[in-house]
Amino acid sequence: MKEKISTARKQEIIEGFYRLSVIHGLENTSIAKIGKYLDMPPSLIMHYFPTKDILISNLIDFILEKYLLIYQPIIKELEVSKNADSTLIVETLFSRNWNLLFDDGVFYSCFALIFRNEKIKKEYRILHKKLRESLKEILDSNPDMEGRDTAVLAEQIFVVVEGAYYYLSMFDDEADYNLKVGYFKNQVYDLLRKTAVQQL
Amino acid sequence: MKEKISTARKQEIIEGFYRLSVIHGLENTSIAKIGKYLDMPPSLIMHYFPTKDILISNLIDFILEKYLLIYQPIIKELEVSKNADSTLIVETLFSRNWNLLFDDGVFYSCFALIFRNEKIKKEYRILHKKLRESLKEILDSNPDMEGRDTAVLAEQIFVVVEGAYYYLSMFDDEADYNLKVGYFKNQVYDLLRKTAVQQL
DNA sequence: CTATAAATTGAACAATTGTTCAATATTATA
DNA sequence: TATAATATTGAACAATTGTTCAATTTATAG
Repeated sequence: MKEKISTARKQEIIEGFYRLSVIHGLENTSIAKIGKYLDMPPSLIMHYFPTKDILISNLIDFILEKYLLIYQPIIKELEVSKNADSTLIVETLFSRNWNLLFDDGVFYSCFALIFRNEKIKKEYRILHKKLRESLKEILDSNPDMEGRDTAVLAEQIFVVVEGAYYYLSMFDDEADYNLKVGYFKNQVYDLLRKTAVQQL
Repeated sequence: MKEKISTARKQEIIEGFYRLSVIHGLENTSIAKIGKYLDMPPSLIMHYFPTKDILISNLIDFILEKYLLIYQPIIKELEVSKNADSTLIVETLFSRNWNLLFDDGVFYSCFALIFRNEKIKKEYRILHKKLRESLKEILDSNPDMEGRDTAVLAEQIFVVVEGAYYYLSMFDDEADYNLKVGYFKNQVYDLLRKTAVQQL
């Protein structure tokens, strides 16, 4: 029971931290502000997260967990039919649902920390490995992929997805956005279509 | 003459800001710290950059300028021979020289600001447009590219490059890095090789 | 040389930063 | 119910934040 209070409070604090970071930016969100927002003294936050670094580290865990939810539409489909087709894969990977799962500003602010924090870098590395492994499994479930090196294919697809997310975040205009996202979807379709011969 | 002192001082301050940001991170670099590092009072910094936002904005200009230097090896080659071949293009785009030009940690910290600052977003957008336009011109100089939509090709190549830079920054191990960068280079070679027929 | 404009200084500011600590309130266990 | 453990509070901390301002030094133009 006590365990639950502790866990719930930690969750509450992390979520508050996240929400304020969305509004004001990660670097402008202080412990005092989180306390005010959640109506609790800063000392209570420090009780559960002894230093701000630890708090940030937990925020990153929180964000990275959300990140993996991207596959849900595909997983759901795989439960019904036995394999996921190219269209579903491409549309899912490029769907803007991803942006709904977490805020890009907070995500990239956290990402920037990998360059000065080995632990955070490792966490990001593990997440990205998971993302690729999951895509490989999904690809392997498709008979069209027989004879293909799906591990490399997953790497190549994801690099387009991640480059696209980075680049497209600069465009607000919907027409611009849609035009460009079309190029990148086609690019991934081409990768999926590539024959085993061409691979050599 | 006075104009020169002012310009030099501004440059000095921006560079100091940049260097300290590389070491301690953008969010941990204060005006006082820059002052101490450059041996000048904070008030002098405020004299040239009335607010910190302006200072950050100038830092971003400074970084984005460096970014464009990526093309120098290709431009040099174009001065001698009449066109740049695929290998030079791919090797230049993926060369680690880019990392020597500016620090990725500072770059992504600045990038994260686009999500809450329209002006910064626009600057990034303009830079990325320039990068693609320059690549298009380089591609157009190559007779092999006749009949190809080099504008779209440039978009597709760059999305791989940018995704790769993002992803590869998580890997310190040289073997890992080289293996993966090989996948992405091949991916770009494939894009360059793609025939006009396949494009449809 | 003088007048003017720009460059530079140092002290001060209120606000906010992350963090500590002892005291109190609440809950679970024996 | 008493005891121990945990949850919560509020006040205080030194250090640092971005910024202001009046005074002084330095350089330039007339």
